[in-house]
Amino acid sequence: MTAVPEAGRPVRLLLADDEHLIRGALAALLALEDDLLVVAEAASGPEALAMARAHEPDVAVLDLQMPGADGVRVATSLRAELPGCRVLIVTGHGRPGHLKRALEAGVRGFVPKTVSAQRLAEIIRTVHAGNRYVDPELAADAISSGDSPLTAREAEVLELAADGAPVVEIAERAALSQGTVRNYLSSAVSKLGVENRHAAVRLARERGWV
Amino acid sequence: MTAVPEAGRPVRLLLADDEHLIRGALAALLALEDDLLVVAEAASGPEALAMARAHEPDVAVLDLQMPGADGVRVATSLRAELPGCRVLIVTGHGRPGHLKRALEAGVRGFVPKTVSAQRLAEIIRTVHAGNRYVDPELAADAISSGDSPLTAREAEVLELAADGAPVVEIAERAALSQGTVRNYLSSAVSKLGVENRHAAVRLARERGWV
DNA sequence: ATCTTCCCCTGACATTTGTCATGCCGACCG
DNA sequence: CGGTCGGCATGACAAATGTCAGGGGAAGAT
Repeated sequence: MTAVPEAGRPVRLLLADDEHLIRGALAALLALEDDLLVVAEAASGPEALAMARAHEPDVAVLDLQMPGADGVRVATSLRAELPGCRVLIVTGHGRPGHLKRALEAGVRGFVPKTVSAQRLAEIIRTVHAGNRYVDPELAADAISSGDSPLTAREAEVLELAADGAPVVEIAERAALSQGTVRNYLSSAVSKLGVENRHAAVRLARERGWV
Repeated sequence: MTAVPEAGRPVRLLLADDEHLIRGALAALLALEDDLLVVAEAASGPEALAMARAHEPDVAVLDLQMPGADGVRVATSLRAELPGCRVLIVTGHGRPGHLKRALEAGVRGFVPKTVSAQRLAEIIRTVHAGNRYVDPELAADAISSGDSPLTAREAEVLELAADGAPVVEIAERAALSQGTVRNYLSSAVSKLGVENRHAAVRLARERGWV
């Protein structure tokens, strides 16, 4: 139950972020901490998985937005393959829904990139010790925005509408009549309290509900 | 005309990025270079301007996406107030149009965050020596996507339509008849070769034309 | 000077989208 | 069991949107 393993073996880290500049800088800063050791780096989701299998790190620090597979998906796979590896997600602009999905995927920590490196190092130790850490502000956002009020079909139709497709196309893809599609869209719009379907799509995206 | 001022006074840098983690890490890495000196940091557009006025750096390294005012806007102000200060823009996901606007604003360098810190240091020296540097891949994107085919009004109307506002509202805000607004929207859609206004907004955003 | 071309602007018409009333089915409760 | 509630689905009607033909004016070409 020691939070900081003073003289023990260091915490082995995997760092995954598609931005070289940031990943490298982060690796350099975390290397300054005596009890932390970066054993692998990755620039994409699949690469992160491969690196994790090869090096079996204690803690995986994953960016939420990566090419190939996002942080949450990687976390899900890791949970199955390497149960001993704790996952910490770092994100630029956190959406409430992402936090929820991340926690469901067994992620132990969730922090925005606005924290300092010093703070991040502390959080890595917290997570490694078996505790959880969620950024208070992101947690508050997630709680205040609550669960999705949308039903399964509403969310499905809204997702198909997300890229501006016309109703006919959505109806075809969902195997529904046009009237039904409009109805779901309308219902989603009123539940979300917005003006039109496009605002609904934006809001649902912000909240991470689609 | 010395590209690397070996024993001269160091290059004075301003670093602006809203993500603490990255800014701090970057500052630490650049500090390792003997000829570079970070004299100021900022987390927002206005703050970056204030810091620049106070410290008069040789080179300003600005993130493109910042609260308050984006990198290009800051660059425009800097050009007027501190003509001696070179501006280098760093961006996560570069849109072609942003590069063009940046160059028009007198920016001397434009690089994605996928470069290494080592490389960034070299580019800072290049820019400080009075030369320009634009990431080859971003430049290729910008050239292949070309100039905006939209007229001034078309772009204006498209921008007002960007957040899903209905035509009536756009017409009011632009002081136009509804028919005219629809016409501009329609023209933009056909010029961009897409299905509907929403796809047009997305494409124009991607290209940095709005 | 006149012609051509492009941009700006408009209203009328057809199409698409949003809203409403309605029916069906399964789940939950008394 | 019968009743009620919420999700799923539909078509009819009203409102918003996209498309079209066309007029006026400024800039550049012949």
